[in-house]
Amino acid sequence: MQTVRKDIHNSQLPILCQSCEARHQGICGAMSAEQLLAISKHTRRVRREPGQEIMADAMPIAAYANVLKGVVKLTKVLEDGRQQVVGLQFAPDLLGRPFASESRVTAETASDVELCMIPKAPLEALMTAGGPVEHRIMMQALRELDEARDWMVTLGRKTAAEKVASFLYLLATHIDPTEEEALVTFDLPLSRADIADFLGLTIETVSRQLTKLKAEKVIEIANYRHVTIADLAQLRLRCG
Amino acid sequence: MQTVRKDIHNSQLPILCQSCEARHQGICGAMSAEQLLAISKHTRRVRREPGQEIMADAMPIAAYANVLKGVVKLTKVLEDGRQQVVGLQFAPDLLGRPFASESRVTAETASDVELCMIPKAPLEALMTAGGPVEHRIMMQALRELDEARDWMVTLGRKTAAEKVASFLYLLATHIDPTEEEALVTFDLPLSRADIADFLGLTIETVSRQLTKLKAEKVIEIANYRHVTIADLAQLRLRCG
DNA sequence: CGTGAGGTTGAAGTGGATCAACACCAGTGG
DNA sequence: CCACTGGTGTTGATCCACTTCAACCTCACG
Repeated sequence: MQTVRKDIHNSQLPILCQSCEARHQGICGAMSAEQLLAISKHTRRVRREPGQEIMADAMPIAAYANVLKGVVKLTKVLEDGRQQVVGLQFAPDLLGRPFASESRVTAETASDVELCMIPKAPLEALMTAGGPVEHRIMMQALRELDEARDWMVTLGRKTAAEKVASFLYLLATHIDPTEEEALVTFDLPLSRADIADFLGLTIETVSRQLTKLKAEKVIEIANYRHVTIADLAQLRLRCG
Repeated sequence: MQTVRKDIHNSQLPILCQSCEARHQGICGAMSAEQLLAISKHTRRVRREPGQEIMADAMPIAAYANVLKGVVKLTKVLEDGRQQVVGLQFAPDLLGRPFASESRVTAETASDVELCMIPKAPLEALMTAGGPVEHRIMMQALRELDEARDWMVTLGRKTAAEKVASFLYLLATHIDPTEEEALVTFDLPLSRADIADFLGLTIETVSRQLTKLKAEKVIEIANYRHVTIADLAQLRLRCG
């Protein structure tokens, strides 16, 4: 049902996970030169198209992955198929639940994504060694916890209009990791169905709220996916 | 508006935070004898009545606290007063956001609570020293993240009936930290208003769903607060 | 040019919110 | 002792925000 996987193999070459190291973000920034060199022997750079599964709920995890580019969505499903997106991962987040034998969520690429795959063993060795790597990973877990709790307020207490505004605001502030302030123009990395699953709404409601924001000149939309925030303050205001 | 605080000072005496250490749970279980002795000089055991604020959103944190008994609720509020309970902490959870200068949530006692207060500095020293203490705290953060994501599914995708059932099931499985399996009888640590804020519902809806569960012989309720799960399997089923 | 996936729009239905009345109980004070 | 009060919880009637159902649009692709 989804497009075919294409592992692009321009990936195997960089001895160091360059873009990861270059930015000095994510966990690589916490490693010493020797650690970096050691782990880089195991890492592998891969590219994924939208809609590819990276880790499955309740399946053993073979490897961690550093998000270098793009957006990965974390989802959970109920037995009857109802789905909830429980998190979005942007660069330079680390993907994979540390110290758990199996994942508790499904991770799937939402947009075109670049990953730096790191096998389980070497990274966990670095972690249990303690020091800056474990610390960095803990800081990410704590940040994700904060974000999850923020989102719980959105899910539990906001109206549909506020939810959609909050989602757009979240993207504006998170989609470009190099940018400090909110971006005013970007492509939606999620389909209407994914947005609905993130917000606890239906696709119809999401669509209606988006057209309402467009009609009221808060945003502009081109080609369904390309969004321009015309009035960021107004958007902020509508987040509730 | 709330009953007056009573810091019961049978607290100052125990040189070691006994019940904490005795159980070998929580962070104390990860400390060496020397560490335990060192930190116990700073800890203070306190008791709180329901409805007491322990940490306020956006306020500097002076101390961490280990929950020894009872339930603490973590809440967030929107500007206009809408409130969401974003987490419940049971024994032996550690309260307080590590490495943040200020809290991102409000922590309030839900039931009668016993805490082991630990000042910021000595605990953070133990953490940055690395090793088992930091690891233990990271494991708790990861567990809380898992729980937060589970709850996002409940908030985003479940019906009112399923939400209330899920809440009761959560209590049954978490309220007694010494018990392995689900408890069939317990006191609700939260008022109807708090339950509503936890589930993203109104108190009326919570009340109606509880009476419905009672009418259908899934649970029994005495004195508004005391719940007996008459049919745990049925309750489980109704969690969606 | 047909086919199908993704998105929009409209009309009708409904689950939960809102509004309102009342029950229950612990204080409190005459 | 009873009347009064306020906090908490229940129950009923009504309302509306969001869902559901259904038609249609758009566009990429074989």
